[in-house]
Amino acid sequence: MQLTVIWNIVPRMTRETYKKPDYEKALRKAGIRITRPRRVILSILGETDDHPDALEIFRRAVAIDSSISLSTVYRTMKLLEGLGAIHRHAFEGGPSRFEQAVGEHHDHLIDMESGDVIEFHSEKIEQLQNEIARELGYEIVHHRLELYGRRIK
Amino acid sequence: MQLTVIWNIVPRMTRETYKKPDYEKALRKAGIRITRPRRVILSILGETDDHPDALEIFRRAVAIDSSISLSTVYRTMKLLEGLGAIHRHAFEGGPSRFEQAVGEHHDHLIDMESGDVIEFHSEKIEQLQNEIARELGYEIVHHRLELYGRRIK
DNA sequence: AATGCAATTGCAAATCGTTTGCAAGAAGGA
DNA sequence: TCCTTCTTGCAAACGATTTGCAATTGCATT
Repeated sequence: MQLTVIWNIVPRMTRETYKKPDYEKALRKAGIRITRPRRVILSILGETDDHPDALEIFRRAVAIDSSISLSTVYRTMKLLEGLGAIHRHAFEGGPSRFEQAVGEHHDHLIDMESGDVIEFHSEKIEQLQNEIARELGYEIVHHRLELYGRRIK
Repeated sequence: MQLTVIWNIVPRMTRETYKKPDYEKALRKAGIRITRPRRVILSILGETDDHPDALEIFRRAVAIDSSISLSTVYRTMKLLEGLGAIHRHAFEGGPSRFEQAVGEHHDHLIDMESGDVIEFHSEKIEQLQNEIARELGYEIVHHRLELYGRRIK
Protein backbone atom coordinates (compact mmCIF):
# COMPACT_ATOMS: atom_id res chain seq x y z
CA MET A 1 0.00 0.00 0.00
CA GLN A 2 1.30 3.42 -0.98
CA LEU A 3 0.60 6.28 1.38
CA THR A 4 0.33 9.87 0.37
CA VAL A 5 -0.13 12.69 2.79
CA ILE A 6 -3.58 13.85 1.82
CA TRP A 7 -4.35 16.18 4.61
CA ASN A 8 -3.47 19.20 2.50
CA ILE A 9 -6.18 18.14 0.08
CA VAL A 10 -8.58 19.27 2.79
CA PRO A 11 -6.93 22.49 3.82
CA ARG A 12 -7.96 25.14 6.30
CA MET A 13 -10.10 22.66 8.09
CA THR A 14 -11.10 23.68 11.55
CA ARG A 15 -13.39 22.11 14.07
CA GLU A 16 -16.12 24.40 12.82
CA THR A 17 -15.74 23.93 9.07
CA TYR A 18 -15.18 20.19 9.33
CA LYS A 19 -17.57 18.31 7.03
CA LYS A 20 -17.62 14.56 6.86
CA PRO A 21 -18.56 14.21 3.19
CA ASP A 22 -15.67 16.43 2.05
CA TYR A 23 -13.34 14.54 4.28
CA GLU A 24 -14.40 11.18 2.96
CA LYS A 25 -14.10 12.35 -0.60
CA ALA A 26 -10.54 13.43 0.04
CA LEU A 27 -9.73 10.08 1.58
CA ARG A 28 -11.26 8.21 -1.32
CA LYS A 29 -9.24 10.32 -3.70
CA ALA A 30 -6.14 9.21 -1.83
CA GLY A 31 -7.13 5.60 -2.41
CA ILE A 32 -8.48 4.90 1.04
CA ARG A 33 -11.70 2.97 1.20
CA ILE A 34 -14.42 4.38 3.37
CA THR A 35 -15.61 1.45 5.38
CA ARG A 36 -18.18 1.30 8.12
CA PRO A 37 -15.62 1.18 10.96
CA ARG A 38 -13.61 4.01 9.47
CA ARG A 39 -16.65 6.21 9.13
CA VAL A 40 -17.50 5.61 12.76
CA ILE A 41 -13.99 6.33 13.98
CA LEU A 42 -13.73 9.43 11.82
CA SER A 43 -16.96 10.79 13.22
CA ILE A 44 -15.72 10.21 16.77
CA LEU A 45 -12.48 12.01 16.07
CA GLY A 46 -14.33 14.86 14.41
CA GLU A 47 -16.63 15.41 17.31
CA THR A 48 -14.33 15.20 20.27
CA ASP A 49 -12.23 17.95 21.71
CA ASP A 50 -10.18 15.84 24.08
CA HIS A 51 -7.30 13.46 23.46
CA PRO A 52 -8.70 9.93 23.74
CA ASP A 53 -6.52 6.85 23.59
CA ALA A 54 -7.21 3.84 21.37
CA LEU A 55 -9.23 2.05 24.01
CA GLU A 56 -11.41 5.07 24.62
CA ILE A 57 -12.01 5.51 20.90
CA PHE A 58 -12.84 1.83 20.75
CA ARG A 59 -15.38 2.21 23.54
CA ARG A 60 -17.08 5.12 21.84
CA ALA A 61 -17.02 3.28 18.53
CA VAL A 62 -18.59 0.15 19.98
CA ALA A 63 -21.40 2.28 21.33
CA ILE A 64 -22.21 3.19 17.73
CA ASP A 65 -21.41 -0.10 16.04
CA SER A 66 -20.76 -3.02 18.32
CA SER A 67 -18.97 -5.07 15.70
CA ILE A 68 -15.92 -2.83 15.55
CA SER A 69 -12.73 -4.35 16.88
CA LEU A 70 -9.89 -2.80 18.81
CA SER A 71 -7.35 -3.82 16.19
CA THR A 72 -9.26 -1.89 13.58
CA VAL A 73 -9.09 1.15 15.79
CA TYR A 74 -5.33 0.75 16.06
CA ARG A 75 -5.00 0.15 12.33
CA THR A 76 -7.10 3.15 11.50
CA MET A 77 -5.15 5.39 13.85
CA LYS A 78 -1.94 4.35 12.22
CA LEU A 79 -3.41 4.95 8.78
CA LEU A 80 -4.70 8.40 9.67
CA GLU A 81 -1.45 9.26 11.36
CA GLY A 82 0.41 8.37 8.17
CA LEU A 83 -1.93 10.57 6.20
CA GLY A 84 -1.30 13.42 8.57
CA ALA A 85 -4.95 13.51 9.55
CA ILE A 86 -4.33 12.94 13.24
CA HIS A 87 -1.49 13.37 15.70
CA ARG A 88 -0.33 10.78 18.15
CA HIS A 89 0.87 11.86 21.58
CA ALA A 90 2.59 9.60 24.05
CA PHE A 91 2.36 11.35 27.38
CA GLU A 92 4.47 10.08 30.30
CA GLY A 93 4.29 6.36 30.15
CA GLY A 94 0.59 6.04 29.38
CA PRO A 95 -0.94 4.84 26.10
CA SER A 96 -0.87 6.96 22.96
CA ARG A 97 -3.58 9.55 22.78
CA PHE A 98 -4.87 10.97 19.54
CA GLU A 99 -6.24 14.18 18.23
CA GLN A 100 -7.47 15.31 14.89
CA ALA A 101 -4.88 17.38 13.03
CA VAL A 102 -6.95 20.47 12.73
CA GLY A 103 -5.70 24.02 12.51
CA GLU A 104 -2.09 24.75 13.34
CA HIS A 105 0.50 23.10 15.52
CA HIS A 106 0.29 23.39 19.27
CA ASP A 107 1.95 22.03 22.38
CA HIS A 108 0.42 20.58 25.52
CA LEU A 109 0.07 21.35 29.16
CA ILE A 110 -0.99 18.29 31.11
CA ASP A 111 -2.90 18.71 34.34
CA MET A 112 -1.19 16.20 36.61
CA GLU A 113 -4.21 15.76 38.82
CA SER A 114 -6.98 15.33 36.29
CA GLY A 115 -5.04 14.23 33.22
CA ASP A 116 -6.67 17.04 31.27
CA VAL A 117 -4.73 18.29 28.30
CA ILE A 118 -4.62 21.98 27.54
CA GLU A 119 -3.37 23.11 24.17
CA PHE A 120 -1.22 26.14 23.64
CA HIS A 121 1.06 27.66 21.09
CA SER A 122 3.93 30.09 21.40
CA GLU A 123 5.60 31.45 18.33
CA LYS A 124 8.43 32.71 20.50
CA ILE A 125 9.21 29.24 21.78
CA GLU A 126 9.12 27.81 18.28
CA GLN A 127 11.61 30.40 17.12
CA LEU A 128 13.93 29.72 20.03
CA GLN A 129 13.82 26.03 19.23
CA ASN A 130 14.86 26.69 15.66
CA GLU A 131 17.71 28.88 16.79
CA ILE A 132 18.97 26.28 19.19
CA ALA A 133 18.78 23.51 16.64
CA ARG A 134 20.58 25.61 14.06
CA GLU A 135 23.35 26.36 16.52
CA LEU A 136 23.81 22.66 17.08
CA GLY A 137 23.91 22.07 13.34
CA TYR A 138 20.44 20.60 13.01
CA GLU A 139 17.19 21.41 11.35
CA ILE A 140 14.07 20.49 13.26
CA VAL A 141 11.69 18.02 11.67
CA HIS A 142 9.27 18.09 14.54
CA HIS A 143 9.28 18.56 18.25
CA ARG A 144 7.47 17.73 21.40
CA LEU A 145 6.91 20.13 24.23
CA GLU A 146 4.90 19.03 27.21
CA LEU A 147 4.43 20.92 30.42
CA TYR A 148 3.30 18.89 33.39
CA GLY A 149 1.73 21.08 35.99
CA ARG A 150 -0.64 21.67 38.81
CA ARG A 151 -3.49 24.14 38.82
CA ILE A 152 -2.77 27.24 40.93
CA LYS A 153 -5.52 27.79 43.47
CA MET B 1 9.13 1.06 51.74
CA GLN B 2 9.41 4.77 52.35
CA LEU B 3 11.19 6.83 49.73
CA THR B 4 12.95 10.10 50.36
CA VAL B 5 14.52 12.16 47.67
CA ILE B 6 18.17 11.92 48.64
CA TRP B 7 19.81 13.33 45.64
CA ASN B 8 20.30 16.69 47.29
CA ILE B 9 22.35 14.93 49.95
CA VAL B 10 24.99 14.62 47.27
CA PRO B 11 24.84 18.10 45.80
CA ARG B 12 26.85 19.76 43.06
CA MET B 13 27.76 16.42 41.68
CA THR B 14 29.13 16.47 38.18
CA ARG B 15 30.51 13.73 36.01
CA GLU B 16 33.98 14.83 37.08
CA THR B 17 33.47 15.01 40.82
CA TYR B 18 31.39 11.85 40.99
CA LYS B 19 32.76 9.44 43.59
CA LYS B 20 31.20 6.09 44.18
CA PRO B 21 31.92 5.81 47.92
CA ASP B 22 30.24 9.15 48.66
CA TYR B 23 27.33 8.16 46.55
CA GLU B 24 26.87 4.84 48.27
CA LYS B 25 27.13 6.45 51.65
CA ALA B 26 24.34 8.84 50.74
CA LEU B 27 22.19 5.97 49.56
CA ARG B 28 22.82 4.00 52.72
CA LYS B 29 21.91 7.04 54.75
CA ALA B 30 18.59 7.10 52.93
CA GLY B 31 17.99 3.51 53.96
CA ILE B 32 18.86 1.91 50.64
CA ARG B 33 20.94 -1.23 50.82
CA ILE B 34 23.99 -1.35 48.63
CA THR B 35 23.81 -4.72 47.02
CA ARG B 36 26.07 -6.24 44.45
CA PRO B 37 23.69 -5.63 41.53
CA ARG B 38 23.08 -2.08 42.61
CA ARG B 39 26.75 -1.33 42.84
CA VAL B 40 27.25 -2.64 39.33
CA ILE B 41 24.35 -0.67 37.88
CA LEU B 42 25.43 2.48 39.67
CA SER B 43 28.91 2.19 38.26
CA ILE B 44 27.53 1.76 34.75
CA LEU B 45 25.35 4.82 35.09
CA GLY B 46 28.23 6.80 36.51
CA GLU B 47 30.54 5.98 33.67
CA THR B 48 28.33 6.39 30.65
CA ASP B 49 27.60 9.58 28.82
CA ASP B 50 24.82 8.26 26.63
CA HIS B 51 21.20 7.39 27.39
CA PRO B 52 20.99 3.59 27.57
CA ASP B 53 17.72 1.74 27.97
CA ALA B 54 17.11 -0.98 30.54
CA LEU B 55 18.18 -3.76 28.22
CA GLU B 56 21.42 -2.02 27.36
CA ILE B 57 22.16 -1.42 31.03
CA PHE B 58 21.38 -5.07 31.64
CA ARG B 59 23.83 -6.14 28.92
CA ARG B 60 26.59 -4.01 30.36
CA ALA B 61 25.80 -5.25 33.85
CA VAL B 62 25.90 -8.89 32.84
CA ALA B 63 29.35 -8.31 31.38
CA ILE B 64 30.48 -7.38 34.90
CA ASP B 65 28.39 -9.81 36.91
CA SER B 66 26.57 -12.45 34.93
CA SER B 67 24.09 -13.24 37.69
CA ILE B 68 22.26 -9.92 37.45
CA SER B 69 18.71 -10.14 36.14
CA LEU B 70 16.77 -7.78 33.95
CA SER B 71 14.05 -7.33 36.53
CA THR B 72 16.61 -6.08 38.99
CA VAL B 73 17.71 -3.51 36.45
CA TYR B 74 14.13 -2.34 36.08
CA ARG B 75 13.59 -2.31 39.82
CA THR B 76 16.77 -0.38 40.41
CA MET B 77 15.93 2.16 37.75
CA LYS B 78 12.58 2.77 39.36
CA LEU B 79 14.20 3.12 42.75
CA LEU B 80 16.82 5.56 41.54
CA GLU B 81 14.22 7.50 39.62
CA GLY B 82 12.17 7.86 42.80
CA LEU B 83 15.25 9.10 44.60
CA GLY B 84 15.85 11.65 41.91
CA ALA B 85 19.21 10.10 41.10
CA ILE B 86 18.37 9.39 37.47
CA HIS B 87 15.97 10.68 34.85
CA ARG B 88 13.80 8.53 32.65
CA HIS B 89 13.16 9.60 29.08
CA ALA B 90 10.64 7.98 26.81
CA PHE B 91 11.53 9.09 23.31
CA GLU B 92 9.04 8.49 20.50
CA GLY B 93 7.65 5.06 21.06
CA GLY B 94 10.88 3.30 22.02
CA PRO B 95 11.77 1.98 25.47
CA SER B 96 12.65 4.29 28.35
CA ARG B 97 16.19 5.51 28.35
CA PHE B 98 17.99 6.63 31.45
CA GLU B 99 20.60 9.10 32.46
CA GLN B 100 22.21 10.00 35.71
CA ALA B 101 20.76 13.16 37.22
CA VAL B 102 23.96 15.09 37.27
CA GLY B 103 24.36 18.84 37.04
CA GLU B 104 21.40 20.92 35.98
CA HIS B 105 18.33 20.24 33.91
CA HIS B 106 18.56 19.99 30.15
CA ASP B 107 16.42 19.13 27.17
CA HIS B 108 17.15 16.87 24.22
CA LEU B 109 17.72 17.07 20.54
CA ILE B 110 17.39 13.67 18.92
CA ASP B 111 19.23 12.95 15.70
CA MET B 112 16.61 11.17 13.64
CA GLU B 113 19.12 9.30 11.55
CA SER B 114 21.53 8.03 14.19
CA GLY B 115 19.35 8.13 17.27
CA ASP B 116 22.03 10.19 19.01
CA VAL B 117 20.83 12.39 21.81
CA ILE B 118 22.27 15.86 22.19
CA GLU B 119 21.66 17.72 25.42
CA PHE B 120 21.00 21.41 25.58
CA HIS B 121 19.59 23.99 27.91
CA SER B 122 17.97 27.34 27.28
CA GLU B 123 17.07 29.56 30.16
CA LYS B 124 14.98 31.67 27.81
CA ILE B 125 12.79 28.72 26.87
CA GLU B 126 12.38 27.73 30.50
CA GLN B 127 11.19 31.22 31.35
CA LEU B 128 8.74 31.29 28.49
CA GLN B 129 7.33 27.97 29.64
CA ASN B 130 6.75 29.34 33.09
CA GLU B 131 5.02 32.41 31.71
CA ILE B 132 2.74 30.33 29.53
CA ALA B 133 1.84 28.00 32.36
CA ARG B 134 1.13 30.89 34.68
CA GLU B 135 -1.15 32.50 32.11
CA LEU B 136 -3.09 29.26 31.90
CA GLY B 137 -3.35 29.12 35.67
CA TYR B 138 -0.79 26.40 36.23
CA GLU B 139 2.53 25.96 37.87
CA ILE B 140 4.96 23.64 36.13
CA VAL B 141 6.13 20.59 38.01
CA HIS B 142 8.31 19.38 35.20
CA HIS B 143 8.41 19.44 31.45
CA ARG B 144 9.65 17.61 28.44
CA LEU B 145 11.10 19.28 25.40
CA GLU B 146 12.41 17.15 22.59
CA LEU B 147 13.54 18.37 19.22
CA TYR B 148 13.67 15.76 16.49
CA GLY B 149 15.97 16.86 13.71
CA ARG B 150 18.30 16.13 10.88
CA ARG B 151 21.92 17.20 10.69
CA ILE B 152 22.49 20.07 8.27
CA LYS B 153 25.16 19.21 5.75
C1' DA C 1 32.31 -13.22 64.13
C1' DA C 2 27.68 -15.13 64.54
C1' DT C 3 22.48 -13.99 64.58
C1' DG C 4 18.05 -12.40 62.90
C1' DC C 5 15.02 -10.28 60.03
C1' DA C 6 13.54 -7.25 56.61
C1' DA C 7 15.07 -5.84 52.10
C1' DT C 8 16.47 -7.62 47.81
C1' DT C 9 17.17 -10.98 44.38
C1' DG C 10 16.43 -14.24 40.20
C1' DC C 11 13.11 -16.65 37.93
C1' DA C 12 8.96 -17.37 35.58
C1' DA C 13 4.64 -15.91 34.79
C1' DA C 14 1.57 -11.93 34.32
C1' DT C 15 0.46 -7.47 32.49
C1' DC C 16 -0.17 -3.60 29.34
C1' DG C 17 -0.39 -1.42 24.98
C1' DT C 18 0.06 -2.58 20.44
C1' DT C 19 0.86 -5.35 16.19
C1' DT C 20 0.23 -9.29 13.18
C1' DG C 21 -1.30 -13.67 10.43
C1' DC C 22 -5.09 -15.42 8.60
C1' DA C 23 -9.36 -16.64 6.53
C1' DA C 24 -13.76 -14.41 5.75
C1' DG C 25 -16.10 -10.31 4.26
C1' DA C 26 -16.82 -5.83 2.00
C1' DA C 27 -15.58 -1.64 -1.25
C1' DG C 28 -15.89 0.22 -5.52
C1' DG C 29 -14.09 0.43 -10.42
C1' DA C 30 -15.11 -2.26 -14.69
C1' DT D 1 -23.26 -7.49 -11.34
C1' DC D 2 -18.47 -9.34 -11.07
C1' DC D 3 -13.80 -9.30 -9.69
C1' DT D 4 -9.93 -7.90 -7.52
C1' DT D 5 -7.96 -5.85 -3.81
C1' DC D 6 -8.42 -3.80 0.55
C1' DT D 7 -10.27 -4.34 5.23
C1' DT D 8 -12.01 -6.67 8.83
C1' DG D 9 -12.49 -9.50 13.32
C1' DC D 10 -10.36 -12.81 15.85
C1' DA D 11 -6.82 -14.83 18.34
C1' DA D 12 -2.25 -15.24 18.94
C1' DA D 13 2.32 -12.83 19.07
C1' DC D 14 4.74 -8.99 20.50
C1' DG D 15 8.05 -5.82 23.23
C1' DA D 16 8.55 -3.36 27.39
C1' DT D 17 7.79 -3.58 31.99
C1' DT D 18 5.93 -5.40 36.38
C1' DT D 19 4.90 -8.88 39.72
C1' DG D 20 4.49 -13.15 43.04
C1' DC D 21 7.24 -16.10 45.23
C1' DA D 22 10.68 -18.64 47.53
C1' DA D 23 15.58 -18.30 48.20
C1' DT D 24 19.30 -15.18 49.34
C1' DT D 25 21.69 -11.28 51.21
C1' DG D 26 22.77 -6.78 53.59
C1' DC D 27 23.56 -5.00 57.71
C1' DA D 28 22.17 -3.54 62.46
C1' DT D 29 22.49 -6.04 66.41
C1' DT D 30 24.55 -8.93 69.63
